[in-house]
Amino acid sequence: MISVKLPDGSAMELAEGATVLDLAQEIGPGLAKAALAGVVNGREVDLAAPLDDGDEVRLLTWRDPEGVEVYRHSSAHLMAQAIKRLWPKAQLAIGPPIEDGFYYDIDLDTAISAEDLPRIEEEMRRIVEEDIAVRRLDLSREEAIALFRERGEGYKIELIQDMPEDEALSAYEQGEFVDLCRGPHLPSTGRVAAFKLIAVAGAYWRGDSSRKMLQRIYGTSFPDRKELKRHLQLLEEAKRRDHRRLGKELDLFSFHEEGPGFPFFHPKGQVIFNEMLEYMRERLREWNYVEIQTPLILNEALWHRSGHWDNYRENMYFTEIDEAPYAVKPMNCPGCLVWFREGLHSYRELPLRVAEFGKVHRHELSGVLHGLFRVRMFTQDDAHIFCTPDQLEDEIVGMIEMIQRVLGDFGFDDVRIELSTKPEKAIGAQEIWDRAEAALAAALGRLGIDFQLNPGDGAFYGPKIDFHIRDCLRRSWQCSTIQVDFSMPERFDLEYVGPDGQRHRPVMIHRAIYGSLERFIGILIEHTAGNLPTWLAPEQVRVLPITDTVRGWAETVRDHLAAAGVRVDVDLSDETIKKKIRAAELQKIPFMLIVGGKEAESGQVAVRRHGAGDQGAVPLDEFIAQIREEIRTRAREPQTV
RNA sequence: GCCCGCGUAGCUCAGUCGGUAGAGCACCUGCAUGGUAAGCAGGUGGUCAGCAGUUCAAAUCUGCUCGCGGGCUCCA
Repeated sequence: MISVKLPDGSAMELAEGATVLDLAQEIGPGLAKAALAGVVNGREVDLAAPLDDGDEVRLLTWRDPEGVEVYRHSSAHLMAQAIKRLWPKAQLAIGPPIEDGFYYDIDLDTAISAEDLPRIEEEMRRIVEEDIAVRRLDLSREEAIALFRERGEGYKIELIQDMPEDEALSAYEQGEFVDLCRGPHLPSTGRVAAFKLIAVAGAYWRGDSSRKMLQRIYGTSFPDRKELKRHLQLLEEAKRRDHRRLGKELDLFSFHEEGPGFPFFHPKGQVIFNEMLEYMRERLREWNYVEIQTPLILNEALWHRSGHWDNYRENMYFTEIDEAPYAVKPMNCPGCLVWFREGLHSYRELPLRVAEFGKVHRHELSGVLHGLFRVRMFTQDDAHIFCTPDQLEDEIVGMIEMIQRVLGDFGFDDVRIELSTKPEKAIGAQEIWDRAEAALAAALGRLGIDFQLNPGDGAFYGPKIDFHIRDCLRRSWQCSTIQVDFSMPERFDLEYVGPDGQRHRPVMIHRAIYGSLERFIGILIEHTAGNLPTWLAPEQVRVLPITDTVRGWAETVRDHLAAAGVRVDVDLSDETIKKKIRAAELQKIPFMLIVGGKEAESGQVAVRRHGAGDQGAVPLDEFIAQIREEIRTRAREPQTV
């Protein structure tokens, strides 16, 4: 008999030579069925792995992130096996699990198209039905190379040759299929219950654009059909909420051949943009910022000095004025610095918080453009803070509070925060880095904020804090960022006069909250499915007269609302009330005011709330008071009037 | 930029084997004055993304260009 330790601290007696699966069975048949793999003494292993006396064992199921990975990884193998059956000449590259699924990169001279996916799925189902046992092969380096050479898998040989000499190698075999793999894997192909192939795409071998382009097939898998179906519905929902589609349907913005990647904001989209600016300017006043505006085009010499020429040239647009070279700004900071250097600054001015809604142009590769999410011109709600090293921590605290306030006001409550520290290649003295990193961490600590540490992930010029918001579809977006910068103050020789009368170098912080207004609008549209809160809605109220005879009252209602600062329109078309309502609902207008004879006589409006239906009639004044309050407080959720 | 796919009316899409373009919605006009998600009828609207080629004939076949979509890389 042997004894193994379980995560809850208890021990379990097992027969000599028992496996992880035996242990699961011993605990209960339900667990044995749910178990996907195990962790023994901190190492992930197959269910078939034998246990030794004293081992610490944990079982992995779908509830463990590692379990999900094993499941998806085995799904990738399943797909690869099917592809090899259909196209024996296909060479396998890599096939890892990813968030929400898996992919496999293959090299094949015939192109696989989306129409081929059902065929591959069919073959996968066949392999699942065959329920082929999956076997682990522990190999020496030579054995592994010989095996994959024999099988003509050149990419696998390259992978092996790039691994450290002493690396233990293993492969997994299921029937005629063998793949180089660290594992662990599900015990048999029959364990993959529900899967779906999603897309085909191109991907470079090892992500290197100078290497060969491979064919990547994306899929996903789940332990049962219901969960798969739910996931596919989520994908459908995402498509329905796509901001590019809603932007067109709601007439917010557009893109044109005349300027790929350069968004055109329509009158309705511009309303959202302006509301966001106004909202942010209120916050700037609250947090004691000043606002400036610097030119879009500046002399190239500035960009040499800032380092953008050396580090960012590929993404910049250049032009010429009076035979001198100029560049279109890809960032706002150098312009801000030109201003800062104009005069002499006293320590009494610090911290100096300078905001700029700056339009920046960046040359992005044509293939990466994507609606408002990835454009070539966008507006940053940028700010640069000049302070002393001593003020750093307080400044960071203030910024974090400001960012949380803003994100919360827009309905993003699920915010993940990451702190990235000094990378290998960095400028500035170690002590100043230590001090800045400590200030960032201390600020987060003071606010009691949980954060993820990304060692070595900072910018070369300083450490940073990034904010990732999660939308209602559980997708994560990086918007807000706080970056400490040691580079710019040096390059531009920034100074302030201290209490000692000597000149000192200030610390500079870059920060953005929306990040890009354009992108934030895109995220907001998808997060709300186009149902913007009233304060942001381009058209807040539409008055719908039932007949021509009440046209006069409808126009009076319109005029009163407009006078109260509400964005309102009246539908005077020759249509039935049903159709006017339908049109207004499709435009996702928060309030419809239906007026007929009854309302005209009593000075009332019949309120219909978008998505919520008839709310009953109220006197016009009462409605105006309520909607003004909803707008003034920037209420996130629809308030029933 | 690279790989794969796509581009027909303002929008969503049909168009067979190559024979010269169609629907619904929207818009305009008329009728209907309608009480909470599409009233009826008629009408306008197209260089079939662009250029070139093959052909008696090209939306359809071929090539190139532009744009879009899905990815790769990078980031706001």
